[in-house]
Amino acid sequence: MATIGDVAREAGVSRSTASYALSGKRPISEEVRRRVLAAAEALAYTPNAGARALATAQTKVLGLLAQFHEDEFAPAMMQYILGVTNTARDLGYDTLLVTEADGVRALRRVTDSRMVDGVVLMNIAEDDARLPILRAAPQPGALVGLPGDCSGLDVFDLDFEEAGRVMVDHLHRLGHRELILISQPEHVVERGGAYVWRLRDAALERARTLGLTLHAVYGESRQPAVGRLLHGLLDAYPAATGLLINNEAAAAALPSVTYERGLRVPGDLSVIGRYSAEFAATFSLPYSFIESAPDRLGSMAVRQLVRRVESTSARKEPFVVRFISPELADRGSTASPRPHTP
Amino acid sequence: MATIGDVAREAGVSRSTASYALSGKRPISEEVRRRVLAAAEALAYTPNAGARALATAQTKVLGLLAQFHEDEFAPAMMQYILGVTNTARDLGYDTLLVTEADGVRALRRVTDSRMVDGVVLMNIAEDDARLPILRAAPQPGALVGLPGDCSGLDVFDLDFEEAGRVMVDHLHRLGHRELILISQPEHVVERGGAYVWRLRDAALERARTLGLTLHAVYGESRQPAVGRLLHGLLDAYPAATGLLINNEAAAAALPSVTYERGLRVPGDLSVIGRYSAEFAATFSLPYSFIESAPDRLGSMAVRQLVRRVESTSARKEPFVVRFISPELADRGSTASPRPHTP
DNA sequence: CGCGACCGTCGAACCGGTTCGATGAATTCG
DNA sequence: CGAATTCATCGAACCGGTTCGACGGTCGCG
Repeated sequence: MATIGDVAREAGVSRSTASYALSGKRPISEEVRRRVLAAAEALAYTPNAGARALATAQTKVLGLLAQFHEDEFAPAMMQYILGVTNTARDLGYDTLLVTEADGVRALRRVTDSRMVDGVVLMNIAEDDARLPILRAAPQPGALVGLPGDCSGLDVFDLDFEEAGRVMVDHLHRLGHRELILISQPEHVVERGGAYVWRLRDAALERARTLGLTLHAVYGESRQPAVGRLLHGLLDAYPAATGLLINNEAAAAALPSVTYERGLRVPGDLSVIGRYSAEFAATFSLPYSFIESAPDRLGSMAVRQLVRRVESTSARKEPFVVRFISPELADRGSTASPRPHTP
Repeated sequence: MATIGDVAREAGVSRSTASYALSGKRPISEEVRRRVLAAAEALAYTPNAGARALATAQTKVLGLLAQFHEDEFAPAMMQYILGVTNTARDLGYDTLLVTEADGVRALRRVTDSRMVDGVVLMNIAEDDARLPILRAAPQPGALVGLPGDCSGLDVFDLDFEEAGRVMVDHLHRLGHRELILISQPEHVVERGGAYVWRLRDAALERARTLGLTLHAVYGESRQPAVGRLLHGLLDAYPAATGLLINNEAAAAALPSVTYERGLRVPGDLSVIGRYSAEFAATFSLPYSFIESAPDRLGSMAVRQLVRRVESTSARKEPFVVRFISPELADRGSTASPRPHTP
């Protein structure tokens, strides 16, 4: 492969002149610039990434640390990842995807060795062991997901508390008095997945304020367990007229459950979900839902991260915690409840 | 951050001695080795990846090039990616995930700049424009998916032709005489997704040999179009007793379609799918299916790639085209057809 | 006792870029 | 017409590792 020395020789100039001609960081005569560019073209010159990283202390690579747990819904992660990689590329960065189970070790490795200019962390736990490492690292970091302590980092997440309130308010306004909320499995909470109880607690709180009954349960992440659970809930709370779903697997399983029970949506049961538009489209879920916007979140995190990476002044700005406000996409799956339950 | 110079000074030796003590590439006295290791520990020394890449011409990073098209089933890709990243890490490599739409440019960039030691290509088209670039690149490459011309590259794929034959044979053995095969959408084929017609043609061929009727149609990738299509097919071919599905979205939509039509599986209709076990579990698909083993394919590709990267002798071995042979996971969704169609 | 072999360590060069200060030629001004 | 200024280019140093050849000290052997 051609080096900048080869280009310089071909153009009949020194290495430094070739470098300046290519970067434009110093004035170079039109004549020489043309010769250098022609030589670079002819030799198919591409700068060596390692050498450039060494000289400039910049790799033009971002780290994306994701963790995949047994009982989570892995396909949903794909959209976050695409949001990150596509936005990064638009801004001139490549993405190192690290899925190592030991997130702390992985983060240490990529930051200490200076493989990346910045890091996006996903699957944030309430008390995430990676955060102290990231705060101490020389590279800036951004989180997709809200931890207990946001200090020293930029944080992006859906406003899950508001999402819980929006769901409850919406059904309250329609006249519902008894609701069921099905969340992610309890394992997710135990691992520190705070978004689960953020939505749940806010929904419970709002239900209490409004004088509604809300049965909040943890779900399952797989069929057929989640289908059985749904049947069980509808048996256990026959007076409930509204169902709130913060659990992709449950949302995907619901259509066959209502079908089997002969329930009409929204006639017999009003339903609101929380998932991405992409997920809704792929499985043609017929429910009104709160859009979780994974691609937007990934994209926002990268934009802010790159700002900090590229500007010393931006690096001194105060850290942000930015919530996407939940938007209810109305698919007509909610209505006023029947006067009497049969 | 500490450099190897800092470590050397702390240990009271030269930089080269420190390097040899850490790498073990030359004999070093026990005493000095201890001092160097202690110094490295104390200073939390981690080699600078860029500097090492420059010196050794090795980055310990693999490129993973994937392309995401509108009408493909994106979530399925996640499992291939995890197969690659996890195996790569086990072998000491990180993974650069590139999802750029312009695959040719992306591949040129990562290989020319020497960001990666090797490349895994996914979503291989019959006549893939990236292949000539990869063949000419200094790094070895591996494909997940079968192109028209495999020369100069290691190729890994499910044996889709055998899969088509296995499906047909299985139902033929049970006594079926008229089958429907629903494939991926036609766009996938037009883009060069050869696996679609590889399965389809082999199935048609085998059906002809056995004297069966096989209605082969291209499907849709989304609801509700795919649900309508399924209804339409069952209306159009009322005598068909077996359904073969090479289309994730169709498989996911089928349960509600059979439910709505009051069809029993396998009593009224025998069904065989082709998807991953993970997909089957997530959506609790009750059908016998041919396991497409995305994680195994990704893993195999990486292992072979790393072999070539790390050994000059391996680099001279002939290239391999390795097929995973289709395994039918029996979920009891096939049976002998009813004597008469009603 | 002296010579060669061997072992452990060091200095210097190299990988391929970027960047700083210096240099020489052309231009401007008094 | 000579001094001051400007402009384009060059040489050298540097980033942080690895690696080769050389060197000095110990040891074994004749």
